[in-house]
Parts: sequence; C-alpha cells; structure tokens
Amino acid sequence: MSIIRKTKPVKLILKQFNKNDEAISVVELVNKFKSKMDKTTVYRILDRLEDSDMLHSFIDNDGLKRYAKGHNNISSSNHVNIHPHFLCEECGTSSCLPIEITIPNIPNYTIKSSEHLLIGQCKDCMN
Amino acid sequence: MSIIRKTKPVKLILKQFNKNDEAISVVELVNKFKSKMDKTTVYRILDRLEDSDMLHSFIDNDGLKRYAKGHNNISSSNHVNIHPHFLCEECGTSSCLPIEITIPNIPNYTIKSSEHLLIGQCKDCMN
DNA sequence: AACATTAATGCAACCAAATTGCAATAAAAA
DNA sequence: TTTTTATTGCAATTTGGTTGCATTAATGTT
Repeated sequence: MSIIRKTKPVKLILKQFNKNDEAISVVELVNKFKSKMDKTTVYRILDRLEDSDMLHSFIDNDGLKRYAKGHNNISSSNHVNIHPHFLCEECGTSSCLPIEITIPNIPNYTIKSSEHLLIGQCKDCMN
Repeated sequence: MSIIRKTKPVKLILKQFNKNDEAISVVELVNKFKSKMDKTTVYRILDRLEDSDMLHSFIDNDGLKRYAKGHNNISSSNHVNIHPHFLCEECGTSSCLPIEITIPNIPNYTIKSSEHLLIGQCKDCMN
C-alpha cells in the first residue's frame, strides 16, 4: 500500500465523504464530479482510498458499488465486516448502521467476512 | 404472472438447477448454454422463473446476479428474505444456507427485506 | 389433427458500468 | 531546482444487461 497523494481530485472526493456518513454509489460520484475530474479518476481514487482503509465499500441492491467513510470494523470476536448497510427504498439514501449482526456458527463453513444489506424505509420517509 | 411454457431452453435451465442447490451466476449460465440458446433467452427465462417463485436471486460480492432453486422464504415473523447466501472465496461456489439471520430491531428504520452474503471457505476447500 | 392464439426465441443493436493502455501532468523527494 | 514516480485525462475496450422486432413453437380450441 502506497501513500496517497493529496491531489485536487483526491481532496474533493474526501471532502464529499466528510460532509456526512452516507454511502454513495460510484455512479453518483462520477456524475457529481464530472466537470471536475474524469470518471476513471473517480474509480481509481475510490480504489486507493479503500485499500488504505479510509473508505469501505459494498454492493447495493442494484449491483452498484457504494462507498462510505471508514473501514470495515473488526469486532472483538473473529467476525469481520459485521456492520450492516441500510438502503431506503424510497429516497435511495444509504448508510452504515451502527449495530452488530450476529452470525450463527455454521458447521462445515469458515466465515471470513460478510455483507448485510437491509432494505426498507428511513425515518425521513416514514409517516 | 403467466404460465411458463416448457420449451427446450426452459427445460435445460431447470435441469441445471435441479442437479444441485448451488447458486449460479447469470454469466456462468450464459456461458454454459451459449451453444444451446441465446444470452437474452437465458436472462428472460431466469426472470420468468424468478417471478413464478421457482428460483430466487441475489447479488454477489462482485455485483453479479446469482440464481438458486426455490423462493425466498417468509419467516413466521414479518422478516422476509432472511436466509443468507454463502460464497466460497476459493472455489467460487455459492449456496443457500439453511439458517436464519436475526435482525435486531432498529429504531427509526422499517426493514422490509434484507440480503446476507457470507464469504469464506466451504468444507471442500478447508484442510 | 389442423388451426388459431400468443408466449418464447434469436438476432442485432444498444446502453451503462467498469477497466485498460498510454502519454501528459503534478506531487513529493532529493 | 531537478528528479522521481504517483496520478490524471482521454480514448478505446470490455462486460453485464436490455430492447425491439420478426420468426418460431407451445398450448388451447375445434
């Protein structure tokens, strides 16, 4: 893992993720920054930020990759990546939920990581 | 929902899923049957089989759609789709796990469905 | 069994997400 | 300031998936 240079595009992307804790899809980011940088640049910056643990990613319901602030937590036990992601069916916003999902022990399988996507309505869309 | 005609391509796809309980990606299926049927036919058959509840699908770690036998169970509670899918990092095979994942109650969120992907090693790849 | 109805297929074209190669640029190190 | 090397932009390409449409073939009806 190499050091990430603080170029103008990198700073813009980081600023975006520091605004709030939402999980943003690559497509949204490419679109949002299309006047500021090339789409390949967006892809590559996200890649680098992920493997230096400044961002983490997951695949949403539509098969699109989403990124969010922070790394995938490693819990006290040997279960990794156990924080679930939420996706609001109505407004499309996505976020990391600050809870732990417990994975039962499964004979004959060694679980190294997991992805949990919860789909429903966020509080702003409930009424 | 219309009745599904038992055409040659449909029979081939069904036979494939009846062989075992593996979750197969669309890409694999398109490739496997490329001499027997067009890729659009594969996509459309899978679509139809899914909404007649003979298959169910989920998005795997690489953003690829996978299909497996059976429908998404609805549990006794009001939680749906709660059976997790497993993906072996080594051999790439995937399957449905016959266990239930419990989703804790989350204030401010209404969860309607969820997807759980467990990644690790299957028993054939452990040693 | 023949015919009519309509679902299903194949093919070509298309679209969107993501990746690659490469020359030009700009951080950071010397 | 110069050198080194990561990073960018651009064009081209790959890949997963979709659409429109004419042709084919299940199925229902007589």
